[in-house]
Order: sequence, then structure tokens, then C-alpha cells
Amino acid sequence: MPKPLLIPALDEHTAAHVAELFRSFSDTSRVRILSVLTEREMNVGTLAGLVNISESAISHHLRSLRQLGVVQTRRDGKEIYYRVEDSHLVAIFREGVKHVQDG
Amino acid sequence: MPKPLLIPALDEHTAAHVAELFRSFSDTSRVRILSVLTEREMNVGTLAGLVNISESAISHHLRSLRQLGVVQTRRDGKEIYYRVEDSHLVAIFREGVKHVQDG
DNA sequence: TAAACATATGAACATATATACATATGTTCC
DNA sequence: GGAACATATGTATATATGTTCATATGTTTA
Repeated sequence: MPKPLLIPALDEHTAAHVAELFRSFSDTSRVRILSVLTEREMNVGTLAGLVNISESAISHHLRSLRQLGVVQTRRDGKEIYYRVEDSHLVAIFREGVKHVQDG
Repeated sequence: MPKPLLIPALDEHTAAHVAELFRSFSDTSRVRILSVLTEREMNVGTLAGLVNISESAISHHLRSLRQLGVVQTRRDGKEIYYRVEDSHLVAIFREGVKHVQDG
């Protein structure tokens, strides 16, 4: 089957979800958070130290990431550990980082 | 070499560029534009018809995508054709779409 | 060169987003 | 139960972003 001359654009609904996914990677602080959480789980306080923004800001970011299903949580006593479980998401994120690093 | 217990977050400068890259995929209209331009080159007018937003809006999006190096251009007479040349970018974009479509 | 067409640009506006601060919730240990 | 700690939430605010409308630039053809 030959490619049609006029590719129809992705439907609005799917496109909105794709945009939403990439938007979760589209802020400097969130990228730094995810650069950690794609390597290992981490709790909010430690994360705040590593990323150098307030725990409140971290928590707000993590909430939206959790709502989007990008991160998962595990409570251990007083602390809540966040991680990125989905390996496909991890791969997409890492490809973005690699693309930047390879110039 | 064992993984260090404390993964340092990605440095701010690199993270900002990664965020910028993903931000270019983080809007519904841009995703629809790119869903076409990752398949074949296309001019502004036709694109506006496919994506269903004004030519001006398309043009603004294409300008930022061009400034980020995401799209390239070719003029043919009155028309300017846009395309995504970088196959790594195309792959990252498609993985995002696939991730959404596979649920 | 003028008219018609394709695209780009600038300004204005409305909406979204990130962060900080204050406060609330939930957990542990005394 | 109360104190101390970890995280979450609500609100306010500043900034960024997407779109529209009006206008400018560049290209072709009469």
C-alpha cells in the first residue's frame, strides 16, 4: 500500500494525550527530578536536596507526575518513595537526554 | 563500578535543554503538526488545513520549532516546505505516540 | 510594476504553569 | 495523647505560552 499523499494529522484526542505526556518532561525541575527517579526510587526530602528546589515545589511536581501515571509511590514509615516504573517511559526520557548530550 | 547511592540530578544546563526539547512536543497543535512532518514534508497552508488552526498559528509554531532545530525548511516558489530531518527526533516523537496508543 | 498569493511578524489578550508561603494531613516514637 | 518529622494541599503571584488580528515581507504571474 503506497503512502497517501495527504497524511492526516493525528486525531485531536490522541494528540492531546501525547502532548500531556511530553509536557511532563518539559520543565527543567521535572527533568532533574526524573533524571533521578529513572535511575532509582527516592523520597521527597532527599530529592529536594538533589534538585535544589523547595520540598513543596517537588511535591507539586510529583503530584502531577503521579496523576499522569509517570511515577509510582511506596511508603516506608514517614517517607514516601517515588519511582518511574514504566520502562518505555524511562527509555523515552533517556533518549531525550541522550539527544541533547550527543549535541 | 557500583551505582552510587545518591544519583546526582542532571545538571541544570543540560536539564534545561532536555526540557526545551520535550516542550516542543508538549502542545496538542504542535503534536498534530509534527505527526505530519515526521511522515513527510508539508507547506504551511496545507498543514493549516490538516491541523485545523489558522495559518498564523501554524507559522508561529513552526518558527519556534525551526529555532529549536526540530524542523528544516525548503522553499519552492511561493511555498515553504517544512520537515523533520533528524531521525533520532522522529524516533522519540513516535515512541511517545506509540506509548499513548498502546495504552 | 501591480495584483494575487504564501508566509512571517508584532502586539495584545487570555490561559496555563511553576513556585513560595502557610497550613493541613499522616506517621512515628516518647 | 503529644511532639517531631515527612509530605500534601490551598492560595496567591509572577511568568510563560498559545492564539488571534492586523500588518509586513517575499514570490510569482499578468
